[in-house]
Amino acid sequence: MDVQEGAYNFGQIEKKWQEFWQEHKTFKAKDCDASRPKYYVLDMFPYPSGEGLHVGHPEGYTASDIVARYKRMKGFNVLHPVGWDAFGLPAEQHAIKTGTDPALTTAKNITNMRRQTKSLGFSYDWDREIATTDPEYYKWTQWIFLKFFNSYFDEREQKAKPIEELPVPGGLSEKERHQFIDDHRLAYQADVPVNWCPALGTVLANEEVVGGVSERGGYPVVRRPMRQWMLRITKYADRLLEDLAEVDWPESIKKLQVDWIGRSVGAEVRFQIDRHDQDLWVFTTRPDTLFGATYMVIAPEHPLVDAITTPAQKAAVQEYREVAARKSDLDRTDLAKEKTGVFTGAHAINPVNNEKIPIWISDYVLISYGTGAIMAVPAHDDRDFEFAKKFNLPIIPVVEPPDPHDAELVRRSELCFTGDGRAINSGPFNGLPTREFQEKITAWLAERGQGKKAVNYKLRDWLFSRQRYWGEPFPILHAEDGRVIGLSEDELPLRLPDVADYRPPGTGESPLAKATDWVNVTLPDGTKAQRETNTMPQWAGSCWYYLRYLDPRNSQRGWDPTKEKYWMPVDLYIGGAEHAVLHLLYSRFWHKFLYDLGYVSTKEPFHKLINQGMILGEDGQKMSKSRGNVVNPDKVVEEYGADSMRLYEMFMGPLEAIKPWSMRDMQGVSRFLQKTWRIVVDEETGQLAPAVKDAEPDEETARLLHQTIHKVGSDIETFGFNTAISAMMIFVNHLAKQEVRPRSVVESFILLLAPFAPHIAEELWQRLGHPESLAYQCWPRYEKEIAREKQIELPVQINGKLRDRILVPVDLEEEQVKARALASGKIVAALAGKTPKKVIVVKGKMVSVVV
RNA sequence: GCCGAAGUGGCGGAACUGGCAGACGCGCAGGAUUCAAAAUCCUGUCCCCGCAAGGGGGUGAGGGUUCGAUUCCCUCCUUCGGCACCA
Repeated sequence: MDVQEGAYNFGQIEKKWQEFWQEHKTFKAKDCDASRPKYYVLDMFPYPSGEGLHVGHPEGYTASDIVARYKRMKGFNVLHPVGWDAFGLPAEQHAIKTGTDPALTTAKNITNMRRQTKSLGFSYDWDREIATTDPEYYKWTQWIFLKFFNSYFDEREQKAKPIEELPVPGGLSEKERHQFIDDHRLAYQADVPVNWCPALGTVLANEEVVGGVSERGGYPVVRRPMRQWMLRITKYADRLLEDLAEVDWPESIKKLQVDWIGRSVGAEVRFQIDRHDQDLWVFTTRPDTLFGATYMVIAPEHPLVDAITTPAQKAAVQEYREVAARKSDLDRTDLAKEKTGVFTGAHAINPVNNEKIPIWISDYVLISYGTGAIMAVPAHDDRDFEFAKKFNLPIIPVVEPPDPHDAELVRRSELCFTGDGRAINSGPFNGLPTREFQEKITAWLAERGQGKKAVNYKLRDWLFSRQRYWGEPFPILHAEDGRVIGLSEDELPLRLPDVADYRPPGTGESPLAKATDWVNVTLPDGTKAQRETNTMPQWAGSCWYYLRYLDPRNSQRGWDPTKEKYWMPVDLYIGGAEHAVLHLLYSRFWHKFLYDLGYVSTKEPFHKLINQGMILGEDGQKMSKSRGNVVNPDKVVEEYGADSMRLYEMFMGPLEAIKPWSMRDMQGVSRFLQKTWRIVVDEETGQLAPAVKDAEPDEETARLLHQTIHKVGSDIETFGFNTAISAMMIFVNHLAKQEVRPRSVVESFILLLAPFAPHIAEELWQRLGHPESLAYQCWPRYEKEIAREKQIELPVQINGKLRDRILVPVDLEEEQVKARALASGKIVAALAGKTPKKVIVVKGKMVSVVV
């Protein structure tokens, strides 16, 4: 069968315009153009996987592209770049299995994903494309790492400074001096218990361990101390919290970050250990419950354990420690499990009342938080309560709950109360409300040198090294004499060596350790050194990529400061909520650090953040290969075209909602585009439809057009893309019925459609006689007067029930509206002679009669 | 367990600051066009009673505030996401 001459041939049209945009560099962003306001729209760049794009990617990318195209039409100088977060485990696993260089796998995957991305017609400035695996890119990742290595944190000014400015105490030996400096670097090495995954032959960050097994692969993970590189993100905890006030992010995401940082204010309190000269420091957020402390608990790994354990308890303590050490994180955090612990035989002396209380060890106290020791107040802490019940330890209530019933239960030690109340059993402090007590007692302790105010964070320093091949090498040398030396800038990039075997040696080292030619170097003074063989985690490259887009080909510096000042901050950042904490926290941290050193001009990198929701399979389940419900974007584009795909992704529902895919609904938006096509083009002839004429629009059409202009524009501004599309559908339905479709009206509409379905819009625009691309056409002007309805229908209610509708001129006086409502036949009938008590007229909305 | 988000027709969803619940799309039913089909167009489509006019019910459940509640408040249920002994 012949294809009709003028039918909507999306395949041809999309190819044509994609080539046009590429050839004309239509979307090239112009640096430092002072004549227009700038707008930086950023997508979370994808990992180039072998699977290629899935339909979740184009969701966020379409949304950001609509905004980018809309902003261009509104006169903004738009920066809309794309790139590849290309280091990562899958390519390395593939290399281990097949011996293929991950660089080759990655390049192949990028080629495929670039093709897919281009097929959707996103208005990226492709000249700025980057990949984190490119040595010209990771050169600067290494450069930033060296900045961390060569900086310290000035506590007084609360900012990073060059390490040369670190005040080093006098009288130190050369070795001590080095040690002191190394201990203050923002990138430092530490022996830390890490999550060692034997199956992957690597350590994992806490966040890569989910439920005791590796996030990728699901292999068991155990604790094991190893030398690791750490970044001092904890120094930035307060600033990372405070500056959340500056950004326009979803409240839920901010809250996740706040909780992740987990700042808690309380006191550190000193307990003397009975018959020892050492003290035991604890951290508590409830110093007001000190009188209720009936025992102490220290972590099994606590350094004082050996010193204080009595001979009688030695064996039991020793055994407990060994069992605890063997436990994985999963076992230790399993709440279903009962509390365990062993008495050390030692006692501590409570500074407020000189009571002697027993010291236990238990793994419910973590060595890595606070001081690794607590005072246990079972009456007012759930965990202590549970422990005390199990081991029959005394429970002394010291806070009286406001509720008398609760108060009685607490008095009988039957209820653990963790809220605020009034002090009891607390000597001279009895009767004080919780808050006031906390302040008083903290001051009281401080006066006596028994305590001080303290702040703790759940946030830990960032474990920054991985034992992998496919990551950025650390620009670090370990000299024979133990010195740790950072490479100089002109030695960057330090490239990954070629290796024959990508398998980890299994010693805990990375596969790089086997590249001995690369590892062993001779220093200028003739002594020998070894390269660091760990590599950086995948987060590293994504911590600063938004800066490289500003100046992607600069070989002299990471980015030009003038360009940085012009483009930053990112105005709109769209991506998945799975990065709510880690990526967004890490990159904020790097950004603040770069801000301290003067390399960036804004405190925060991302002003506005939107999370797109996940797209589920047609069965309402998460898409996965094993379920067989994965939708392939290539197929959809082939069958319906990129414009339909884009439109459908936006029409499914609110951007941020989780929603299931539906091929049937996909056809619905495809029909809408075909209808749009037929409004302009005569399918028989391929010429402009005869109904498209140079004519004045009738009043109704003009009104609807302007209402649509308003709706679509404001919906784009508020990311309500689904309702914008619905408004356009209403308009097209109207226009399709008109015998005359004024050219000016059709053109305005095409411009509205352009950000959503750019290929068809460009094609129709051209067919309407415009030789230029519409990418920089002015967004249609909204005329409020034209959009205004002349008559409106008002509902009339009696006692809240709808009884009639009246048609009135839009600006009719209130009294008149009232009169007309009461005069309506149905209302008269419904009132049945009763006199209304009250008549409420809500202007332009409704009339409510109360009887 | 704690924190967060959300529950609206057969389905995806809409409803601005408390003001006509169900826009728009899908599906379905009937009709037009066609030799027939696809495509397209028209009409209908929350539920119940009724031929109709009309009436009653209805936004997870129950209560409250209000002339009026999907929207605000309280209690509860369900689903999804995050955290998981952080003292």
